[in-house]
Amino acid sequence: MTGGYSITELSQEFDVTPRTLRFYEDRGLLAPARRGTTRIYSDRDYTRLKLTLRGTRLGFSLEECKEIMDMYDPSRRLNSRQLLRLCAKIREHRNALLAKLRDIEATLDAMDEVERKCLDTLLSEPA
Amino acid sequence: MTGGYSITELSQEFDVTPRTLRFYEDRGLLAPARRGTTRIYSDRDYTRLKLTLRGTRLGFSLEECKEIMDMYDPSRRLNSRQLLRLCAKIREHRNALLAKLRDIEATLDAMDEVERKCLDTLLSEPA
DNA sequence: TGCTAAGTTGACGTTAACGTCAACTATAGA
DNA sequence: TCTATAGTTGACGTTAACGTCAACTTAGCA
Repeated sequence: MTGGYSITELSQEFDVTPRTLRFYEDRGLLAPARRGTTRIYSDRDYTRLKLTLRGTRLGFSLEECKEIMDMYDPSRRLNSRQLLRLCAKIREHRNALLAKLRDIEATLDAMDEVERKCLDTLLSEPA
Repeated sequence: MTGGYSITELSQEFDVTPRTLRFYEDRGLLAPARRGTTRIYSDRDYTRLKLTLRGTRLGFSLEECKEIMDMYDPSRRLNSRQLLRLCAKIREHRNALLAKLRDIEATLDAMDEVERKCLDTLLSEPA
């Protein structure tokens, strides 16, 4: 336990604005406790925020991030049917990620080639 | 040479709407020739579209895609200063891609663990 | 207890990336 | 030559993901 984070603490930690954290709460991605009216973010909020930002960096929508995190949530007890559905979802998400991975590798390869040509030209040129 | 693609041919090939292609042209990503008023897309347009879609899938903006493609354009002759700038840009983009790659790997690892727990629970349960 | 800094809730604004008409125009085949 | 089909140009609409006030309220501390 950390005693919780204030909204500015958490926003500075992840380099986002407080507005973003309130917006994420509005969309159901975060669910901070309250002391009076003031928000107190838990470790759970911390990791959900981390996952959310990781997801958006990869081009997933907030809605998709929420869906994934809600399914993966370890605090929920799932029955067999739900567990099977979760496994299916995982495969789906994994495939999406692997597709992105291939996109990245293709781009990296292309960049390597451009760089090589670039250096070749530089080295074969007069000073 | 392929003789060029019509707007619907190209849009169907990549599963986007004609509107998207016109929009990309407006933003300087594509530059189709014209027969009368009708657009004719070249192989260059084809590959620029492919790269654009690949970029957006990875979360890059159209502006970033354009910047990268314009720099990498092999039809331009660059002097040493420009070549060095290009090399620097390549390193920059490569770092961005490697960061995304790490994000993906972290997510894949997390998903593997959830799946493992998921299967464990399923297998240890009564029918 | 009074003040400053931090936090809160609306409400409206903004930007990117298209979608969706509407109103023409051009082109190819019968 | 006529007509159906594909294409064109505006212009306005939409959605996601926040930004930006404004107007209060709260909380810690000298």
